[in-house]
Amino acid sequence: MSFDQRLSLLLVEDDPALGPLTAELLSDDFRVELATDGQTGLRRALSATWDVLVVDRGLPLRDGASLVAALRAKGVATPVLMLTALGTTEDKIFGLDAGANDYLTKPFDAGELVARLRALTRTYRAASMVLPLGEWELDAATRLVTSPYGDRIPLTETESAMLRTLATEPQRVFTRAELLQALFHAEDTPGVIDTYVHYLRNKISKTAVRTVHGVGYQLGEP
Amino acid sequence: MSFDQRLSLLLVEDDPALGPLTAELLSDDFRVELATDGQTGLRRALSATWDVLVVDRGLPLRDGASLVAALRAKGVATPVLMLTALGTTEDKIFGLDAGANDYLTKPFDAGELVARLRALTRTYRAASMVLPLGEWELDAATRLVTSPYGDRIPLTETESAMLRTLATEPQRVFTRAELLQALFHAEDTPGVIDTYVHYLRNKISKTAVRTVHGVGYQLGEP
DNA sequence: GTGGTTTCTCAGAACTCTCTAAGAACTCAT
DNA sequence: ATGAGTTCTTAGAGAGTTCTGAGAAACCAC
Repeated sequence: MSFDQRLSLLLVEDDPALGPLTAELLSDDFRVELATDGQTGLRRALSATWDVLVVDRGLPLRDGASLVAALRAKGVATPVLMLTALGTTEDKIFGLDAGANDYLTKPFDAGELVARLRALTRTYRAASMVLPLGEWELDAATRLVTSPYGDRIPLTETESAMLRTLATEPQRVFTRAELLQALFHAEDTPGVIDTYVHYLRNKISKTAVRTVHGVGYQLGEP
Repeated sequence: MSFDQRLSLLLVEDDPALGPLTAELLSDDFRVELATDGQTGLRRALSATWDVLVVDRGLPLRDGASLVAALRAKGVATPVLMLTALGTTEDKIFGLDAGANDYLTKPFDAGELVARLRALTRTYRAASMVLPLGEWELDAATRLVTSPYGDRIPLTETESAMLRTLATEPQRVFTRAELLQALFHAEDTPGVIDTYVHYLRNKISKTAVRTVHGVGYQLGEP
């Protein structure tokens, strides 16, 4: 169980030639999973947390635009690049308005696809990457948590990653399975999560992470 | 005096014909300001907070890509759509890697431009199930009741479920049998309901649940 | 290699939640 | 005012969940 720096990408493409080819093409920069129909694609999109989705417009069982619309209706904000053979402006507008963030028509240039995906997944932070945690803050680069009084607490990489994950959506309650997926890309041994929550509470404060009994964990107030 | 709902957009475009035309085109959906060279564009981009920028690639005084790179270097994360006459894939990749979020080549379709800008500025609100309870509210996911003063009271799953059930029809009086059915799919031991009503009143307030003698319970005023 | 750190597993302890049960307090029609 | 019915309150046992610490394994820098 170890870190994979690549971002996770769900590719939904039914073409038996283009699908694996595109997956291969993207595998340098992304951890790619391939789904070959809209139904499966939607299920996989919902069953894990992805950094970005690439969705073909014309898909069996469920249309790409409908897939994206369904995701958006559920409040999933993951960036989506829609891929399609249909090239008219109306198609593009329809796809974008369904909830896609970008739209690329086939045949596309491999370099452009990767560049657009980079643009979609890129996040900007002033100077060093510092996330506010209520009164506290976490510098992701140095992995130092700073208290309002100026105390600085060093975190390990996993501890920092967990705190960052929780901080991405402070309101949300993350299940053990979700955290396990986000931190380790694993599905078994959810007990690790408890242990790291324990570490964080020891290092920062008892209330840094809130337990929602029977559900999971949520960012608390340090 | 009324609030201008439109999003703010800074258009940086030097073409004396295309600039005002595009500004006009976008003015239905955006509050547009036009800058006609890269230097001025960068200054205006930094001197205010914009919802989105549209930047031409070829600009006098400072190139569009350099403008965006400068913004990004300062940690400005505003979405940028780059507009250009140069259409090669290398140009697109260069523009995107400079920090643009989207790239459109001239001549572009007005509808597509607007659709892409909508996609860039769109934000998804996670469908957080928050029910209003008079002055108070209950977040179903975190099971936290928030008072008008900001106090947050954690509920257990059953307490939260009961409050949610009562809140579905605030006017209605629920019999014990109905609540029992809704919460436990049970028919016996209606005494549990009383107990949980008691818990809710303890945690929130005496008046959170109203008793209708001989009938059942109703949502009260916390 | 060696020593130090970090990561992961595990199992018992501690805790929370749920639901029952039973007496006390209340309500209301007579 | 009385009593039958209804509601409130409290305590506690059982099931399940979470916490915690200790040790083994992996990793890393020297």
